Amino acid sequence: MNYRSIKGTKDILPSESSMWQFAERTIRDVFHQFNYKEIRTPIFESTSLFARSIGELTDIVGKEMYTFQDRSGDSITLRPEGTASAIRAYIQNNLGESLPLSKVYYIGPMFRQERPQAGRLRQFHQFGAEAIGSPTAETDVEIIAMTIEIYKRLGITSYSLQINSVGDEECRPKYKEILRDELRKIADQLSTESQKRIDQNPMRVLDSKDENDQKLTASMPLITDHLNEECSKHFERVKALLTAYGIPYTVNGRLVRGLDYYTKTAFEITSTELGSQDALAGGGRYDLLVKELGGKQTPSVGFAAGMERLMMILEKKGITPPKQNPKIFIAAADESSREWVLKTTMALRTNGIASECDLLSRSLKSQMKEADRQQAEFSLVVGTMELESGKALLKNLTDHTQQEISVNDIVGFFNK
RNA sequence: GUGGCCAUAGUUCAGUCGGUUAGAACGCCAGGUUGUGGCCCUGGAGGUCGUGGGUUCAAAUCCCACUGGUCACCCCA
Repeated sequence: MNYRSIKGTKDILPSESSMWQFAERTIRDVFHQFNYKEIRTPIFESTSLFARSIGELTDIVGKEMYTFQDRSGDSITLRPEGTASAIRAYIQNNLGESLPLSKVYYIGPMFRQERPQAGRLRQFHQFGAEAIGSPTAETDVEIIAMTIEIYKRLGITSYSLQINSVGDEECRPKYKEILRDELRKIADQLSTESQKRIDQNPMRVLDSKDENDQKLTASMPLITDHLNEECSKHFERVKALLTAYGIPYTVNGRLVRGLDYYTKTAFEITSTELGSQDALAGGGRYDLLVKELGGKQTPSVGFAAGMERLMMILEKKGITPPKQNPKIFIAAADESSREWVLKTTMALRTNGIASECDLLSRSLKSQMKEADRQQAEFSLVVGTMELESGKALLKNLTDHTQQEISVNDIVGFFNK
């Protein structure tokens, strides 16, 4: 085998694509019902856009981006997530000037150069949405409710929602200092990873998977106890609305998102049906990002979710997409009838009826086998005899019944 | 980036203590008295045993390296 797809990339084969289309269709339906409109941005942007928005110190920017120089020497990066591009487009196209609130969604490939494992690829696919221009808790909850609705709509029940508030530019720095002081007292007992984070991102230490770290930090102060009045009120409102909407959640004061731009609400949806990479979706509020990227102060909320992880669950649950099988397979009983079969198949197709016939000059038996393999609903055998009499037997391949139909009005028969 | 496990037909796998023509199932192709699929029967095609070294009279089998896959860590969707 000479060529293989690049490590961490995968082909979505014809046998799988109908499942993807089924999921994508459902996702788009939900987005449209919540009145979010699609935004399609380029899959590469200036490296600095991502560095600025996601955060220089995050793992994504620090070691996972696909970055290269184009021929003019500009530094280009394949998008590692969708929000930065959406916000860039929002600012560049002055979307905020014509509407107070922009509700957009996206769906497409993202790129991160990590070691592949279950539920993690280097080219993977995300869908997500952004509500740009609203400070209200109602908007946070709309985003969360919409995310949940997508999974419900797809028949997935094995998920749980965790929420937190990560504060704002006023209360978070204060809390971080308090936490840092606490962490420094036990720094020598923490894992090396956590020790490194004390200075740069102390809240990550609380989110550590290391059991010993968890024990050591069990009684540490949580951000939820150090929110200022505005953040606290916002958080209470989010919780009250979730309850009002009947959406179960748990508050996890240790939840931190991997991107720097989040403020106030952060949430994550995890599934027990996945492996170690169990996050189905994550999101939250980012009130400072638009301004950070050169726009006006524009409070916003959004989320992103992984397609591959969703597909893993759909497959595991045995959820099957609608079949894309032909309505009818027309078989030629002899050589002289082949041209008629081709013409008629073509006529059915151009009249909106999915149909198939043999292109390989195969025997009648092989053609029938093919009709079966394609799971065609009907088969029709046509030879000189049928063309002379104008009548042929239409066979229902599911219940094995047959009926005589007029050969010259097949299109009419299926279109009625 | 680090570590564990794995690599034999298209696919899933078997292959004894190293031993001579490397097997099965499914899939694919062709037939089963000359015009009807699914089940069944018969036959057929299809493998540099991941690659390169080494040990040996002899390697799919033992050893080493590399490549790829996979799972986990890290991190995240």
